[in-house]
Amino acid sequence: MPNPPTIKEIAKRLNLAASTVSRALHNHPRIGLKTRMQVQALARELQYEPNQTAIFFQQKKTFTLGIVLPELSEAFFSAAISGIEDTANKSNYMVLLGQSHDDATREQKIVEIMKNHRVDGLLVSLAKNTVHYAHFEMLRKYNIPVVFFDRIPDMKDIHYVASNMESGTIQAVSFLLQQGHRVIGMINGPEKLIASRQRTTGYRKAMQQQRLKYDATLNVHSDLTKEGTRQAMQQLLSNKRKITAVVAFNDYVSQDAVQYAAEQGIQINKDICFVSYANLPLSSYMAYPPLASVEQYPYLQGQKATEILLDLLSGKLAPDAYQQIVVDSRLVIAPGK
Amino acid sequence: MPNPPTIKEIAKRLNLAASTVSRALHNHPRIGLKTRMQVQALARELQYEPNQTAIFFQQKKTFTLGIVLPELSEAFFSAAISGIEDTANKSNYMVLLGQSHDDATREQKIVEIMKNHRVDGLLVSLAKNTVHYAHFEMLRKYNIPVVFFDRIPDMKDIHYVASNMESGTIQAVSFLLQQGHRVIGMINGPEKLIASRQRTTGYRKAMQQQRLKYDATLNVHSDLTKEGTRQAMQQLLSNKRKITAVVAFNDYVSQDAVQYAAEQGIQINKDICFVSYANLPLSSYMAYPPLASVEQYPYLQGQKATEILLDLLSGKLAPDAYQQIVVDSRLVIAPGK
DNA sequence: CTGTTAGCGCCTTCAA
DNA sequence: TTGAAGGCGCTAACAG
Repeated sequence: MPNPPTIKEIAKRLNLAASTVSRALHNHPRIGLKTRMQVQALARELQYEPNQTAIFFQQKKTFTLGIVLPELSEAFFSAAISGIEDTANKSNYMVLLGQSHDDATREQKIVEIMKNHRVDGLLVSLAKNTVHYAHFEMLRKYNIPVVFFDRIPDMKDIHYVASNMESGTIQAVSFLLQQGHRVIGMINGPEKLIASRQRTTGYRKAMQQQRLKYDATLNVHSDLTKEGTRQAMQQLLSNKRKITAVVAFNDYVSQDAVQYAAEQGIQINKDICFVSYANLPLSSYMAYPPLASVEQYPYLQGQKATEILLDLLSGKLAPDAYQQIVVDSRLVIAPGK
Repeated sequence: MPNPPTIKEIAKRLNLAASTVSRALHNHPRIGLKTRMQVQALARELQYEPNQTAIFFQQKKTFTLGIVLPELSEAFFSAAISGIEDTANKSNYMVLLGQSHDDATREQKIVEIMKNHRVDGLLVSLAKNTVHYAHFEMLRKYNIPVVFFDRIPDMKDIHYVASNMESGTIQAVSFLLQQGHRVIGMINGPEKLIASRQRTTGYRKAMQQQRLKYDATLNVHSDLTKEGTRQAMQQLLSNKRKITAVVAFNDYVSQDAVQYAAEQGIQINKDICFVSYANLPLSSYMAYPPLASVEQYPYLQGQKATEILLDLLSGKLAPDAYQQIVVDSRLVIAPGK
């Protein structure tokens, strides 16, 4: 019930100045050994704990990182946040969470609030429909550094960590080619997404490497809804050429496509093989786990993004030394395939 | 680059006292209309934003709730946190995150740090191996209220929200009995868990209701590892009586048991039906989705726990008016079953 | 080595 | 209706 002990309280009891106590507590070099001891002993006795809010205020620093991301229920993000949290904690930072639920307006509000809470820095993965970046630009004025990860804006002069879908896609398509597949369908995402374009490029390059012709009609787009994916799969199935393999935008898309194909009487992994991008956990429990899967290393991405942010905060990195890290995605072949 | 504008700054420019500006900004009643306007206009112009850290310090309140939970990658918790965040945000609270990764020591540290960050209150779901609650007891001294959810401690005088597994279990077993099953196995969790005991009780009661005898040898325990579950399933299969249905502790356990059974040549959902507790997303993509599943309403639990905490903080609820909310779990039958 | 002073930005008395 | 003063807890600059 009595108010928590303060530095002043300790000072009074010991007939010292508050500043002396402060110094003693911080093991300041030029403080007498015995005063230091006295102070620390009394502090322990009173269970003194510095009032962080006072320190935050005074130091203009809150040791808090804001995290803005679309959805924690997506496995990718819940893995990423562990990378973030673990890294932040190591440097004594805490983590303030805000989910945009893929809503640009909400994202904007969260950023605003976090700015007001005076977070030291921000880690952001964009909402699906974010097209204006003013709320991020504004943070420069407040000297709040931002590092984007995974879903990054189409802007110059930013820090980011993202995975390059190209490398994984090349590997995936090459893997299929090597298995003898020649007509490979791709269910891609919305055309404007960078990640979709990377997949397309990867697909082309893999074909080129084998001096095969790239057939644009085999690269179809889904809006990532179940229905959109089913239509995309339908489109592939009605192609003049008979596909024997599909590279799907992600595991959800893959599963929807698989379901549709199965309904059409197609033998999964026999008539048509599926390869996908890993974002579902427990694929070992799935009815038709993909043959192989492109891993995006979410934990690592979270970790790297946080390291950059911390370096920015500690001054180890200049604000305009823009870090743009690309984590190569990599094909992981399902065990036994 | 110029420091963010302060109340003082505005005051100086307008030849007013800081206190007047403060009042004008807050629409204090007895402030002249035109001064109010002037102040607000200039504030807008300078893009004045109150310095929250100063306010936190001065008001001894941070509008921040700490959340301590085991693992966001568990679907239950990522759903729960959305309930928490949404509810908190509605009352202008932010959310500070800490994952214990099911490590009691880490949990303790997180609580300590959150206390120092002066969170206004705490929402906690315990680590698996937490047995001492001293770090929570201590919070009373600091007047930081705690509401536990889902994984709650075995203590008197706490606030909590948890689901009662009993009701759902009764429904699950009754459902199976109704379908004609007479020898029903249960793969339960560690015996000391409250949730395990509730399942046992539910099982018993459902049998009693039909004047059937409860057979303890059909209620086996898994330590929740894959291996433990396989052993448990093995134990059930070697029971003298031939089981035709299994109630599994959760979806993970269910899937492991299913895998093991399938390996033994058992026809899933034909020789043996499985019923489980919902914590896996996308069960529609699973090879053998459970026939029915006990829903635990994680979003709702998060929401209710947060409402209690907010009421505690607003004084609407007395600290010692211990809220102990039980959210009844409910059997959800898979579509078409 | 230690004390004094001052100030971070805001709000809340108490006075005028 | 407004101003002046004081203080939240801590640190840092400047004195001794």
